[in-house]
This record gives sequence, C-alpha cells and structure tokens, in this order.
Amino acid sequence: MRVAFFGTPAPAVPALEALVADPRVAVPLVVTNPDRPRGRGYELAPPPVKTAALDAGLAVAQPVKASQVSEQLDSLALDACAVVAYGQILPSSLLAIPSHGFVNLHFSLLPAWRGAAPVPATILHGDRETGVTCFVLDAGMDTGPVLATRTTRIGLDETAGELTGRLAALGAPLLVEAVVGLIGGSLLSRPQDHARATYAAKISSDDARIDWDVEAERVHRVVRAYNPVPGAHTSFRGARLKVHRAQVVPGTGPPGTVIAIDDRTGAPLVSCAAGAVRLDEVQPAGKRVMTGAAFTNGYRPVGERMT
RNA sequence: CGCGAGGUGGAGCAGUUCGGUAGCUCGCCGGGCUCAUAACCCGGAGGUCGCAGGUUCAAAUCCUGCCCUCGCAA
Repeated sequence: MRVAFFGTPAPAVPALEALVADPRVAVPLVVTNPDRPRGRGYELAPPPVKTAALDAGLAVAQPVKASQVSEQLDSLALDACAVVAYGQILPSSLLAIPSHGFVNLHFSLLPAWRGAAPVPATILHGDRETGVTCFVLDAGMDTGPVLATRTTRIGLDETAGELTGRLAALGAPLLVEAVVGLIGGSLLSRPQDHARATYAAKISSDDARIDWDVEAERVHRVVRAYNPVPGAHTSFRGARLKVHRAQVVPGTGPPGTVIAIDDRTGAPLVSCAAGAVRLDEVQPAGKRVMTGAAFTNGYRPVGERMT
C-alpha cells in the first residue's frame, strides 16, 4: 500500500514512524510545512516531521501551499494519504488524488472539538475523557466520516502537553490500522453526528492570560490547558509571570492576591473568586522555570497582587 | 542584524545609580528544645560575584570584547 504522509509538529511524528514501521505500508513522500524562522534571531528551523522523515530516509516536500504538490502526488499512484496536524487546509482537488482519499488523525473524539486546538479545549472544558479519531477528510473542517476512535481518561492534573503526547502515542497505531483497513476494505466509515459538534478555535497568547476573578478550579484548568505553550500567564510587579503548574487549595481573599505561603511546599497561595490556587511552578519573564518555593524565597510576594 | 530581561555559596533574590567589610529568604551540616515535627532556638560549612582584558590605591559595582540562560514576537 502506497501512502503519502502529511504532518508538521512533534505530535505528528509517532504516526509517521508507525506508518513507516509497518511492513504493509510504503511511504513514498512526506509533505510538511516549510522551514520557518523561530526563536530569537529568527533562525530557520525545520518542522519535527521533516527531521524525522529525513532520518528515516524518506522523500520530503515542503510546499508553501499544499496544492503545489498535486502533480507530484498524482505521479505516485497512491492508495491513500495520512494526515496528522499538517497545518493547512487541504483543497478538495488534492483530496481526490489518492484512490481511497485522505485519512486524518484528530486529537479529540469527533464530533467534539473540531478545529485547531482540541486538546486545550477539552481540558479547559473540564472533560473527564477524550481520545483520538481517524476519519476520512472531506471538504469541511474535521467533518468527514469516522473510521476508528480510541478513548482515554484525562488525568486530574494532566497538562495539554502531557495529554497531547499520550494522544500522539495512542493515535499512531490507530492511524495505521485505519489507513490499512480503509484501503483493504475491511473498515467502513460512519458519518459524524453533526448536530453534536463543538469547535476548538486556535489559541492565542491572550487566551492564556489568567483571570483571577473566576473560581480556582477554572484557573487550574487554564494553567493545565495552556501548558507548555503558550503558557498560562499573569502580571506580577509589572512583568509577565508564567504559571506552569498549580493546585486548587482552600483560601479566601481579593482575587489575584498572594494570601499566604504553603507550609508544606513553600509555594505561594493566590486567591481566586472562589478558593485559591497554589503556584507550584512559575517563570518570571527572562528567568528560568522555578518552583513555587524558589519564587517565594526570592520575591517575598505575600500581600502583593497578581493581575 | 526583530524587541527585551538576566548570569552574585546548592536554589531564588538584594547589592551595581554614587567603586571601599559578601547581604536576605531558604536548603545543607552539627547541636538544643519537644511525645513529635515540615515548627522553634543556637552554632557552622559553602562564593574565581559568567569569562577575558582595561581604568584605579581599590572593581560584583566603571569601560571594551566574548560566552551562556530566558521572556516577547514570528
């Protein structure tokens, strides 16, 4: 079976590797986004999928627009394509090229959380479980018929980064089976219940700003949902303070106030609209990540306000 | 040449403006108190102040160059 792979960031890598490792599948081409300037100084960085593909000795294409590979795809006599977080909408002209179409691995239980950022959305929403879905791409945004799903519980303190890693590992073998099953005819797709669809918009740094005037449970979810990127943040002494990890604790005070230091851990306690959170891991702008206790020792924040 | 912050005992910070004794909160080690303790008391070890050069009687502090870490943005 000849399957081209479309994907870009790190969570797509396990799927690519699983596909390559399967003896039934040949991967004649990997399509990924172009190298982009990243980090300080705008250094050009290759996407993780490109690095993994080159390591595996695979051919790589990095079109600015996906449609630019249509001729190349045409010439490869593909049975199907596999897509994981490619980062571009694929035009239907492209979807028609492989005989069995495109199979996408999406990091939610569709039709829940269609769109760009399903993992933060599911944590933010307080879902108890989530999963991965393999479906056949159609013209809509994550609207195609479903081939296979896998479910997993969300840990009470699990971050988006951790959950994404687990879903990537969970989804990789599922994608292989979905692609093989679709091509082989052993797997049938079922349409989604569109009436129950929910959407997870792309997140921005602004979304990750902590509003202290909500209940502590919600602050805790914000912290988890935006870890590690872009990082939940607040403002302290006029500078950005990222909160990487927190716990809900009892406490009362004006929202955003450092009301006390935790006896056991030494971490600062910050009051919310209801309850408080203990800041277990923070990062002031320009500094390394530090424990809440280290922050307390150096900054003596009791009584001060985070905004 | 994208914008910006920072490097001071093991951790996190102050001290740099205006050169002159190495400071604070912790941690660690030892001792004490206590039924006990993450609590409290007493004592102690531990620092080439990122690196190199320069100015000076004297540099963490002023000047020059370099290295490293990190925040924003993309």
